Amino acid sequence: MSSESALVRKLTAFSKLAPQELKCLADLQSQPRKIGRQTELVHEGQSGHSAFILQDGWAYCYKLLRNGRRQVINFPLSGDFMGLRSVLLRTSDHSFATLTEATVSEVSGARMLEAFHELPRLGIAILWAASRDEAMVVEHLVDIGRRDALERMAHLFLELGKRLQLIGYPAEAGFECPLTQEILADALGLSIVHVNRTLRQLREREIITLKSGTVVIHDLERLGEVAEFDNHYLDHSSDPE
Amino acid sequence: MSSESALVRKLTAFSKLAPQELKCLADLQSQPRKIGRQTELVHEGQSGHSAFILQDGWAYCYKLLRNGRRQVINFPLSGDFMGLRSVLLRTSDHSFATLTEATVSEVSGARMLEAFHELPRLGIAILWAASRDEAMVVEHLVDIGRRDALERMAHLFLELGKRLQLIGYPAEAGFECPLTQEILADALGLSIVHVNRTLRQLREREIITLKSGTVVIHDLERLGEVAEFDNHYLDHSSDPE
DNA sequence: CGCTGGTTTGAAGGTCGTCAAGAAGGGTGG
DNA sequence: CCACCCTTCTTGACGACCTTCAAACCAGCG
Repeated sequence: MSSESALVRKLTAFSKLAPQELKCLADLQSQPRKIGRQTELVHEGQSGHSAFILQDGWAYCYKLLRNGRRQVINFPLSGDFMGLRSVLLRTSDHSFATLTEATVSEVSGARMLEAFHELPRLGIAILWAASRDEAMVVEHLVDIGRRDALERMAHLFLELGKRLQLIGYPAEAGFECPLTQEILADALGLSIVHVNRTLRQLREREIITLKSGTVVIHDLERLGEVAEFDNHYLDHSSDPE
Repeated sequence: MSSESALVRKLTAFSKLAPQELKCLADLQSQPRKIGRQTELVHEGQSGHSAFILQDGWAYCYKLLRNGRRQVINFPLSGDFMGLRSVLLRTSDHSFATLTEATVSEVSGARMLEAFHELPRLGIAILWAASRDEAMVVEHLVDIGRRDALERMAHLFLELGKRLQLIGYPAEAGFECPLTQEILADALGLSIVHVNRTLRQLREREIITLKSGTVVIHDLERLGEVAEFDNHYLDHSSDPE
């Protein structure tokens, strides 16, 4: 068992955790489970389900519309919760599924609430992390509502890169990224064809290249300019105490 | 002092509150303050700010881009928190302002966290409410990403109507709604001109009419069809205990 | 009565979606 | 090792939705 899970590393950025709190976290993550690729964990509308902590691999949260359209809400990375919010609501407001093979820890809703009661300080830390995720969804909303395809795409890759770096992956010059153009389209509110055209633009302008599951960043500075990136919504490393 | 604030009414839908918890809520809302129209309460990037409980009037949460573009995140109504999430993050990830005259209760971040520590059950209830708000933001994201102008507009008005009903306003046949076409545009990710055309469509199809600050619903059923409305993300009235 | 903020409308153009079809990979089985 | 399949990617043509620009209109208000 690794003494430092991705989740623990993330939460310690918020506040130093007491031994008891660390033990509780270890407990919640004691039974990691391997999940195959393209597997749905929770379906929208499902009730009484668990929350999941993603340990490794790629996943995505999404909603489906009647006519088959799909919107991807976000891409959780190692150490991120999935369905935490839905534990409080009676039913899940969205679905989530794995993209690649992944390992996750399942935490029942009841167990989750119990932990919140017993260790409120830990609860606050987890909610701090959840707040950051929420801020990302808001940023995503702005992206889709008020930025064009090129800006959106640039923003997504920049954000993914930064987040990967925050959890310890060296992503300065590029990173592995198993997102197909189809799922990119559903994340960015575009058509597959237009995603393709936009990626070509980014490639031709020598900003980034996405090829066979790998993003290569050619020009980080221009990427940031195109994306109008403002990373203060990701970077809250301060300890408020 | 009204014995039943909008917030209290909302939270009791989640679970029965103990006298101590009710007292704390009354305490948090003991100093309501009147704010003029078009007044910014918190600006994006501001730190060390408070959370606000909206008691009355209309407000909106938004983000600004460098080139002046704006995206409205949501419209809080009576009993809703503003900036609750930002209390946990070091700085606010978005701005919010009043639209009409409004009365709000300001709660300092420290006081808020204190209340969470002292009365965790109350904290959970507040977070339940926050989760519902978050689900609305997600729905908004889907709206902008995967629905066309007519569907988005229909969805927004239907959602506002339902929410107003949930807090006790009779909005079945219509409701007061001080949203200008400009702010509708920024909420829906459209241009002002297109908002105008879309409203005309809704009017000509005799679905809804927005005129001089009032929405009149002509055909609720067709409104729901156009919006593909699925209200289970608003309607979590169950008591989990 | 003129100003201001909001609404309405037309015309022109751009971004993006749809349709369609071919190319390129990656995996499987013969 | 190659043939075959399937998924994913790529590209062109065309059209729709939506934006921008511009101007007129309307209502409230000093």
